[in-house]
Amino acid sequence: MTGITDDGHMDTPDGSTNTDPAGNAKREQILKGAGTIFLADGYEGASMSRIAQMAGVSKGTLYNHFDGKASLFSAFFEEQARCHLAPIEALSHGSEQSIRVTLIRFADMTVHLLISPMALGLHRIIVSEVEKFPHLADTFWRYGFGRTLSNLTEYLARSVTLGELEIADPSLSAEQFMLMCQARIIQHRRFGLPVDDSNAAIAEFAAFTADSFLKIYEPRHQ
Amino acid sequence: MTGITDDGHMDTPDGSTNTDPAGNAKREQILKGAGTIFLADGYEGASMSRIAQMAGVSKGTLYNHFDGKASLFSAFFEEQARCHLAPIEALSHGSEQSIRVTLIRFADMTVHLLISPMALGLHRIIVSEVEKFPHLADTFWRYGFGRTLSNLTEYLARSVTLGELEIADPSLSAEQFMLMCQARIIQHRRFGLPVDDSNAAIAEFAAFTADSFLKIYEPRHQ
Amino acid sequence: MTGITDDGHMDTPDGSTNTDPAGNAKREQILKGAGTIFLADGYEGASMSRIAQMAGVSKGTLYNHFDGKASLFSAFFEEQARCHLAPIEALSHGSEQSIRVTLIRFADMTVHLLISPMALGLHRIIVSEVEKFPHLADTFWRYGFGRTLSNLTEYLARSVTLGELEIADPSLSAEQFMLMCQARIIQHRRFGLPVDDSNAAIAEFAAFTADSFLKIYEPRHQ
Amino acid sequence: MTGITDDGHMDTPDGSTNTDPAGNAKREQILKGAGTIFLADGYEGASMSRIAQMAGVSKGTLYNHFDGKASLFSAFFEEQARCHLAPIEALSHGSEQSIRVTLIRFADMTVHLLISPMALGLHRIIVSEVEKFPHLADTFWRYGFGRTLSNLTEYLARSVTLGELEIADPSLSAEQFMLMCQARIIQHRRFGLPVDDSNAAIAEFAAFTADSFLKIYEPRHQ
DNA sequence: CATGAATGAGTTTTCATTCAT
DNA sequence: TATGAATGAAAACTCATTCAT
Repeated sequence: MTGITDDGHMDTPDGSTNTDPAGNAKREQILKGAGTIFLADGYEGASMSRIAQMAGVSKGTLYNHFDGKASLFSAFFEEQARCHLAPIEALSHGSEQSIRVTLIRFADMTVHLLISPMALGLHRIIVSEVEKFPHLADTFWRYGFGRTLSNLTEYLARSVTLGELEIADPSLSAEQFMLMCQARIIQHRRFGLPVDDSNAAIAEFAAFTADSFLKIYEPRHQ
Repeated sequence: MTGITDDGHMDTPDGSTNTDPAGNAKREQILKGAGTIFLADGYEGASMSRIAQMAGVSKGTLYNHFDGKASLFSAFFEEQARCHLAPIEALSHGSEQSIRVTLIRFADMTVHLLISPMALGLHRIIVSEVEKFPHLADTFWRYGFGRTLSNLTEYLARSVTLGELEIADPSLSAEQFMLMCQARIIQHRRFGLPVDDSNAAIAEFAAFTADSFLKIYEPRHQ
Repeated sequence: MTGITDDGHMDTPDGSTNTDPAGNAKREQILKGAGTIFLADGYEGASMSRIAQMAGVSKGTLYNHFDGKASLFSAFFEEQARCHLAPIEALSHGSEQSIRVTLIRFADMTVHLLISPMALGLHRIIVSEVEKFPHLADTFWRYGFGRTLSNLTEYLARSVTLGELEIADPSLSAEQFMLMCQARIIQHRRFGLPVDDSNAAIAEFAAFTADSFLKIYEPRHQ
Repeated sequence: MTGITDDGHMDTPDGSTNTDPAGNAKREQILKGAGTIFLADGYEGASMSRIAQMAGVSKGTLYNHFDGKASLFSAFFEEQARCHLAPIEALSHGSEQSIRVTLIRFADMTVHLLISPMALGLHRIIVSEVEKFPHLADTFWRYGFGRTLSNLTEYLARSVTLGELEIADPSLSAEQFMLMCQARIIQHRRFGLPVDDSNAAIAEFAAFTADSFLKIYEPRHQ
């Protein structure tokens, strides 16, 4: 509906020796410049001229590598989502760490990740362009939020199995926890409002959030 | 550098029947058309020509009533925020309703409000344009989120005074509750992802959220 | 050819008691505002809105008193030419003053007149708009330069009759003298170049010019 | 605030046959069209659309070659001043030609130059736009009037040295002579007034002007 | 006669896209 | 494949003029 024609890349999935390096180098160079502009100005506000200038290539080259502005935008978003929305994984288990420590670490990492300029920019772009580019949400979910959610859901489910938590719908609770992490600091940053985002403040907030969550789901020892 | 010059609207401080109705009628007509376009296309994507066309006036008339695109955008946002982000108030107290029922009602109203097309559109606009129009966040906070937050904070504080809840920082917990309300349904709708937003689903989610919150802050009777 | 339709004014040439005073007052008020704008911005650069604003009347009133921008411009120029390009007259004769003193006075007055902001502005307007409004030159010549030239020509002719000067073509020599007066100071001011236009500098230049002229045309006593 | 950014033109420092010719050809083509319009309508009266049409290029192309209307105007003026206001030089000396013949030739050339449509147009433009584009006067002075004035001043100074003229301030007298050349014919043409500008009339006027000048400054043999 | 809202053709300028080199 | 000049549609905004009140 929006005329997006994502140009396949996927050239040489194996390491065969062809011209890929050069071609991909230009491609990466363009995507890097496009990212700078798109994140700063949004989709509509970005101009192909400035992208070309920022990437250090001619305008024609843009159209040799991508089908147009929409296609370039999609490719940029795909790349950024893949690289910069790496899910928060490695939720260890067992005797190594208590659930509380794990959740605090998770909350802390989430806040740190989501207040990074890149994440704030991507969030802004998804929210503002999702109607024009519906697949943005899919990409975002696939690479970022969805995967993190899966990991957390799985962790909570295991905890339930181990009898450490009492959760009826781990997926819903996981989502709930991730939203709780976005109170105050992330929320304010997304709206451009001032807030204390020092490491100490984040750590304190992470502990508060994890403790709140545990109060909901920890078995109450009579 | 936003160059916003909000032109006052002078709604006949005295009750005299002067030319205001006509003037305000055109103004409202323009704002209505502008709203349609801005919500659909965002600030950058909207064009003054299409706004004029949608409002049924000439381009010149737009500029007779507003100083320019930015000014029209600000006026539109201010108006919509005032009308459509009315805070959720009237959190009753005392013997009338239990805290649980009150919080469920609050959550239910919040979800219903925030999945309305207007609220989704305004949210999209704030997030995407807050860097270019910093006062959007102020307006949004003043008319909408901030006031609701105040009301909820006050309600929680009173509940603490009455001994019904144990909350160290009512403002933080209020924010936490409002974020918890945004899990699942609102979150998915904002990202254009499919989700069950039937009244029944919302009611169930509201109860789940209120109960979660109470588990955190209800005094535990030994 | 330019669609100038000069609206007659000339209302009540005698002093009959009608509504003229009020009507003429508005007319003068408009012309005053128009003058400010036209002199500052030129014909094309001036806007009817700013003229109305400057004159303190509505735009509609402009069109009640004048047929349009071109007509208003013509009326403004006519008025200014009549009032501000008053010719340099009163070139006395006989035993009262020597020719040298008379010419010096003439040169001094010419320089002072032509470096006034009004005269510089009118000169600029004539030169730039004479192709679009051919009658500007006529008006200018009729009220200003032409009359002054006539006076000077007549003065020179009388001097020739009295045997004080030897001039074959007094009209040509009058024009020559007037041009000589425009060297240096006026010339520089018209081009926006810096120049000393103090009274002393003007007086010195006037004497230099008059003396030069006399060297051309004074009878050489063998 | 003129915002003029003159783009250099790089005429192939080496003699290689590259794409410059084409680039410069377009540039010249645009400047030619712009000149036609600017000279006819002035700066404010000219529209970029008509310039593009006259030059036979698209509006976009105008902006590929020049930064905007002001920049195009400046480039046009610079070029025309350089090409069409070439100073009157080669004032020979010595036994070759008498001063009288030299001055007559100078006056004749001056009149012929200054009544050319191009010179009249440039003069009109300088006078009307010098407030908006102060550098016009500098350019005009540098390429045209100023250089001619220097040449004439130098010539007069040498004549003084040779004892052929008696001039206290050669620069001032040179300016005086140039103004004397502008009486009658040039003056009338600038104001759109009818005048005999045949070669014969110009020749006669040149002789008259030179003779007048010499009467001022020639040593009077007792 | 004065007003000022409404108009629509006009302005300068930008931009995604194409294409010959 | 890389370039960048050329394009024309569309952007934001202005302006002289009209007309109902």
